[in-house]
This record gives sequence, C-alpha cells and structure tokens, in this order.
Amino acid sequence: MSDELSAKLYPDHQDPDSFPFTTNDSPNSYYFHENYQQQELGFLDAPPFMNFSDFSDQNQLINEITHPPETPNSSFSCSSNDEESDKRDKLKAIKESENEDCNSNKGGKMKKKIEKKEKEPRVAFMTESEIDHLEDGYRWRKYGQKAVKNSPYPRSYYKCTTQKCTVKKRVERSFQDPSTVITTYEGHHNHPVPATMRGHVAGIFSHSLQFKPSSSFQIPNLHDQDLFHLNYVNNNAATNPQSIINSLANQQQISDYGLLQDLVPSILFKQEP
DNA sequence: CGGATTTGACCGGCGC
DNA sequence: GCGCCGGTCAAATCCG
Repeated sequence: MSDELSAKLYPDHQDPDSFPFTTNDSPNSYYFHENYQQQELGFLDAPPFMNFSDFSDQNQLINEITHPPETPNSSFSCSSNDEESDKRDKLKAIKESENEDCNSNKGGKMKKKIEKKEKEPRVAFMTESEIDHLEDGYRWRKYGQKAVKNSPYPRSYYKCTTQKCTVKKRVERSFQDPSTVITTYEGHHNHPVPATMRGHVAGIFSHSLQFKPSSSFQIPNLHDQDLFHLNYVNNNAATNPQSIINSLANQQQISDYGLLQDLVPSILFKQEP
C-alpha cells in the first residue's frame, strides 16, 4: 500500500503490520486492496442482510485512490494492469541491484547470499465479537503478546499445536472499532482439523449459512481452508452463547438471519507472499 | 503434574 | 552505529 493510501486510511496508525497490511517491500500490497475492494463488491455470495456499510468509507477511499476518476476502472480481476506491472518490474530491478551491491562487497569476504525468508501467505478476517480468540476448529498455543503501537489493545501470537504444522495466527482488537477482532492467519495447515473438533464443526455447519466463492468473482489461490476459517469463525461467532445473549438483549425476534445480522464477519483480503 | 499462558528478554530488520 | 519496533523465545507461573 502506498504511504499516501496508508496515511489517508489510517492517519494516526503507525503499525505497518496491522490491518490493513502495509508491507513496505511488497509490490503486491496494492493488489491486496484490489481484492479487498473486489470482495466488497461481490466476491462472496453474501446473503442480502450482510452489511458492509462499516467498511464503505474505506472502500470508497480505496476506490478513489486505486481508480482515479480519469482512469477507467478497468476490471475487478486480480491481474495487474500494465502500469502496475511496470512499477513492480522497476521495484524488482532496484531490489536486485541493491542485492548485488550488498553481495559483491568489494574486496571483502564473499558474503553468503542469504535468501530472504519467504513469507507465508496471509489471510485476515475481521469479526465482530466480544471474544478475542475465536474458535476456528484448530488448536493453538499462545507464544507471545505485544502491545500494538497507537492502540490500547495488545496483539496475541499463536502457533498451531499440531506437530510439523507451522501455521501461525495473530489476533488483535481493532483500535478503530473495538467491537471487531482482526485475526490474521499465516500459512496453511498441513493436516485436517483435529478429530476432537470435527464433531463441533459438523454440528455448526449442518444448520447454518455457509459462504462460497461466487462464479463471477474469484480470488486466486484462495484455499478451501480459508473459506473454512471464514465459515467456522462466522458460525461459531453466531452460535457463541454470549453473542446470543447479547443479541437477545437487542432484538425482539430471534432467527438465524437476525442473529447473524449483527455477528457475521467479513473476509477482508488475502495476502500472497 | 503436565500442558497452557504470561511476560520480560532477546533478536533481526529497518530508518536515521 | 544506534534506537525503535515487530516477532519470537523461554523461564516462571498458572490452572485443571
């Protein structure tokens, strides 16, 4: 994301890794927001009650910046346009030349070329919930917690407890909208949902709404696992006892739709390494 | 008692 | 080189 976009979206927010992602070194960040926008406009077969109004200002802003009025709003595809790929090529060239300078360190010892650790794909979900760590079907071990700059809410770090699975997730409450929790998954599980959780999943899925990608809008490389997370967290939030109690307090009638109306989260975007 | 969580220390990347 | 910051480690502590 450009500094300009970042500054307009979050004037007081300095944390580069919080939502939305603002990786300085990745030319893909712009692309993520195309996804974000695309999703808002119809990636998911969202039910009619789904309310994106909370994000409409952001999306409008993103739309303005990424597609200025004089530039035709080309498409919602995730492929980059020529101008954008030019920018990426240039950035790539700069990075490569920088690497060369660094590695050919005149007269000195030949520094072993250290490959930059490849980033795992990341997927972020924003969920309206009072509970920070939402049940998502997998087992996690907390390994750290840090204060988030310019936010009163800490960020928690979790690892999947299954052996040889390197998936991590970060959970933090949005400082802009404290009613929402931002969950970021990094990597993909190399194993099925733990057996002890499967019954739970089946029970939840049997009676409730599920998201699926629409035929007209696709985010490339969106794994089934990501939709699983979305469905699981969504449905779990909707069936969380405290959520139901809260909902009861606010609504006259309870229906599946009525409950979900206040609780459904939205997938925001996906970040590729 | 064993697994999970807490929390201060530590590390590496980055900007100045 | 130094300080800042995000992310991770690991010893101490908690808790069922």
